Amino acid sequence: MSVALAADQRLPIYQRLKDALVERITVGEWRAGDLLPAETQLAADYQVALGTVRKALEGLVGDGVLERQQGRGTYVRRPDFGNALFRFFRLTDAAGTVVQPQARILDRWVAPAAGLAPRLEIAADAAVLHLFRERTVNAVPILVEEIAVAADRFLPLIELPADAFGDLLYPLYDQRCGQTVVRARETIRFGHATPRIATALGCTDSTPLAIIERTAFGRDGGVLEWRRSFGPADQFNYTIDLK
Amino acid sequence: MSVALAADQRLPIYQRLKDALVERITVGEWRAGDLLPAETQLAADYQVALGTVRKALEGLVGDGVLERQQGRGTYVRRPDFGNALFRFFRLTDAAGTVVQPQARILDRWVAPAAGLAPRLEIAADAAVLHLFRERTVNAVPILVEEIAVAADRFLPLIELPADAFGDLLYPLYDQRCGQTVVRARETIRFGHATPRIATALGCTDSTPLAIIERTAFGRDGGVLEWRRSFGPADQFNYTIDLK
DNA sequence: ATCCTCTAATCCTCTAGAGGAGTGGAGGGG
DNA sequence: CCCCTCCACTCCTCTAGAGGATTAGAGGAT
Repeated sequence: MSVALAADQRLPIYQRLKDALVERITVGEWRAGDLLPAETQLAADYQVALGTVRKALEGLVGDGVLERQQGRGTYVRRPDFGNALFRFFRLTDAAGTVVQPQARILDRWVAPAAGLAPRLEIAADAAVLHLFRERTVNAVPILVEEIAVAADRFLPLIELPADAFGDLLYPLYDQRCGQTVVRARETIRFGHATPRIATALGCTDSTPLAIIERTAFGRDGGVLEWRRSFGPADQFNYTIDLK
Repeated sequence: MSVALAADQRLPIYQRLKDALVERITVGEWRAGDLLPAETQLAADYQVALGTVRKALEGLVGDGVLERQQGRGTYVRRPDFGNALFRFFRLTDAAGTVVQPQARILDRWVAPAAGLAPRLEIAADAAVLHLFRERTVNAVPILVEEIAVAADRFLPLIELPADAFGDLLYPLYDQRCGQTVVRARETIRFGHATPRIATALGCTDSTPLAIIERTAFGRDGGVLEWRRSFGPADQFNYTIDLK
């Protein structure tokens, strides 16, 4: 196979090659976990030197898009958002082992975006799928979440049985809807419960809460999901490394 | 000048070169902001190919140790912890512009490490310099901090006049004591004020607080400083990008 | 069935060098 | 004095290729 590097001729070749490879991943030609052609093959395909291919591939490794392993090959990285959110709460049992929380969909509906339009970067009259979800450990609710996604991108989720959602949403987005979350931005603050949140959490309106707002972005940089999570502040515990 | 790459012969040359360069920075031969020799010069000094030097230098750029600029040279990066902590609080005035908070030393004393020994990675009977510090905006206290450092590494600070500390400690550490903070780990949680904290913040004991514990590390990976900051929870507001 | 050796494929390390592009200062013209 | 051109120096891009390390699988020996 032979491929031409289009794009802006003023950009360096390795940059255009990076863009070309990301594009092929974005359109789904290669999916998470897939093996890319060998670097020698890519060099031949794109008619560039091996060193240039390596520079592009190493750049994509640095960007978190690819993984390379000597003797095996170059793979599309599987984004691991597993339980990133739960770094924020103490989820160890009495023995000190980490506990995987369970998820349950409490409510689900579709409505116009309205006030959520700017957060999801869609039109105000576009349909939005809302999920109201609780997360429990040993049947004790520790977090409730309001989740909003553009309905047209997540059509399969509207009809999916509530008990088929599983504990993690991002693998579901990936498998059922072809939408891969690669980046997210979170804002943390402290506040108080609304009656609805208090009921779901089994606490009072005056209980202090940690509130986490998350915007999740897809491979193309667009917003995939917006969610707001509420949990008891006294269980909040978050560690981060700076620089 | 000609230099030999000692270290474990089994490691790749570029890795040993990285180690050698970091070592020369650690011992103070090059300080923050200093210009390194040109890559051609380094290649001649260490008797390796230019590409190998570049791989080492690019690695150190990735590690945040160096900065390179085409046409200028390679420089030791100036760590910019400026007001990293203040990402955690809303510090914009009514007009929306960012406000630089002022710092004031409220108290200072030296005592044996005791319970702080493990946090500072020093002996229990080693001397620790304690600082009790407030940070204000428009004379309103928004944060108080308990700071602890190993006294023997920060001798100049024991006698320094309290009004000579300035608003930022890390540049002071660097300039007065030759200790450079390059990395930090923070843990955020929710709690309530002790009487002493409440007095300093001008609030009551029951006021909800955001508590930030920070351990700051030096170039050699050792602990330089441990601090705990307290601020009103209702002003807490923190944004982070994930992966 | 298990273990071993061999082999092909892959990425990693390292070398060598040509040409390009950005920076900053020296020197000259106005 | 100011502006411009030129130039030395720097890092950046790209090429070309040799040899090594690691992996996974095929095939044979036990």
